[in-house]
Amino acid sequence: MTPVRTRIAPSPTGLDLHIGNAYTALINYVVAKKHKGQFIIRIEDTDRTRLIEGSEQRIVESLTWLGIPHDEGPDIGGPYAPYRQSERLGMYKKYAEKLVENGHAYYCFCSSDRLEAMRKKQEEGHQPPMYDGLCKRIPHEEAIKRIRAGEKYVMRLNVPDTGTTTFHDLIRGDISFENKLIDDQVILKSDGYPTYHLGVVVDDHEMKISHVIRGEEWISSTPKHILLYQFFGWDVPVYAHLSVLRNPDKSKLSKRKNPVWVGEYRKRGFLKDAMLNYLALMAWSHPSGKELFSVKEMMEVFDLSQIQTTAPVFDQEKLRWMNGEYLRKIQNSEFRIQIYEFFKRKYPIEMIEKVLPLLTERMKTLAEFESLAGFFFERPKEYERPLKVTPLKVGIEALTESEWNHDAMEKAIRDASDKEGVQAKDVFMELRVAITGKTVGPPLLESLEILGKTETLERISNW
RNA sequence: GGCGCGUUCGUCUAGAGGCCUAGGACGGUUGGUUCUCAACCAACAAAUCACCGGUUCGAAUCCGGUACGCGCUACCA
Repeated sequence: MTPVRTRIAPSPTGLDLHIGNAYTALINYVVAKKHKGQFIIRIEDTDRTRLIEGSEQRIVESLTWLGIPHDEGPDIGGPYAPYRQSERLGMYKKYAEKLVENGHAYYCFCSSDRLEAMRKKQEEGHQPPMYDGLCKRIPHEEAIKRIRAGEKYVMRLNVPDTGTTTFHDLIRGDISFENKLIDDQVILKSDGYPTYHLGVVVDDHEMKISHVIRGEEWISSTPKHILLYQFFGWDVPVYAHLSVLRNPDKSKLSKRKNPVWVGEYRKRGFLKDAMLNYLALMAWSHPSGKELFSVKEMMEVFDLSQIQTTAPVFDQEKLRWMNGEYLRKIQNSEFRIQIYEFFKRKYPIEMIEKVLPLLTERMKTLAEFESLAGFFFERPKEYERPLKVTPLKVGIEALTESEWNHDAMEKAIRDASDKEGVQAKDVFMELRVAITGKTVGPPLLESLEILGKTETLERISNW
């Protein structure tokens, strides 16, 4: 059996790893590792106009943060290096020329103006916008002459105009396209870079990729890739097109409507295990029906053919719930380090340690620590609402007299409330607002134990 | 417009002809617990399985059509 090798092929054209890419990466990784194979990162940086500085590093970094390690890639190399398409240019040109030799590709000298005019005309005539094949009729010798003379050119795929091209998709079954509707796609651009189509096919073959698992937006261009494999005489890999993640309005997940960068979620205090678990639930479910599971558990039972074909909506709300579940699962010792690092060591770790037990079941993200526990570190600058002085006075008096432990304080407050004829819960609430500035937060008495009598009384002494 | 892919509670999904008066999870509502908020427990609401037709003794499940959504239609990926 041929070894299983999968890959993700991101373009460094975004600020970070897109959540959709993270999803694709997860599935690719799981498939590879389930079969003891390799997972590879290949950077498809052939669009020089859209490159973003630092994008590649952040993509790799985010993947590492998520805990999806790669066996080969631009940063660590591997047996099929380089893993950056911009460093493999010679190869594409060589292969494209081979295609020309066999009549499966041709040189094209059309200007973008002509192409534009052509498309406009086609559109007006309700014709599908496709290259009209003008340069296909240029004799080979003449084309060579023009190139030698320094004329700019691209190479186009010579798609047969009869027949159909079919491929099998592991998730969706057989999919066919009529050749006459497939465009003579540019495969090598005038700047010498390949387009995606040539790039993927050549590299996937060269890198011995066994399974091409990518987003469904590629279904329409897959027949071009199949044709390329056929023209080169290469074996076609296994295809599986994953559903794309969507915004709540069902459009393709986009930064306009959702945070889409992995780093963004990290910054908001999401845990990588929760992210991975949630992503795993997109278009797939654990056979046992459980919702909370690790990547390792997923690997044991995962089967590509069980993936749903419907494009799922990425639901922030459920992710938050799941993150809360994971937060409560992690050990306190690790939790406090996470908080410590998350807030860039802004809060002393000893204090975090003391306070954390009161907060674990109240937090859904690491970031929420601040709004929930900020008062431990800083006196309130403002109050969420005006205070009711009567019950507050009762509370202050009770606390002033009380010994500083939970039971004593509780008894003091309840006794004083009874005596003064006010509701104990009102007293608790006014004390809470006066001391923390907020109406919601961790249990009051436990918090006061940590805060200490001196600090507490100082906060309320002005009333 | 053309081509392609899809369509089960608001959302993620279970479901592979009888086990489905369609199950679970998130979210929602109500109640319990409680010093607030959570957490926890209990309960409830929520899908005429997009629609129409066909196959079958029987269809969410198979077939056909329609509608709707999404994707692609670049010297972007």
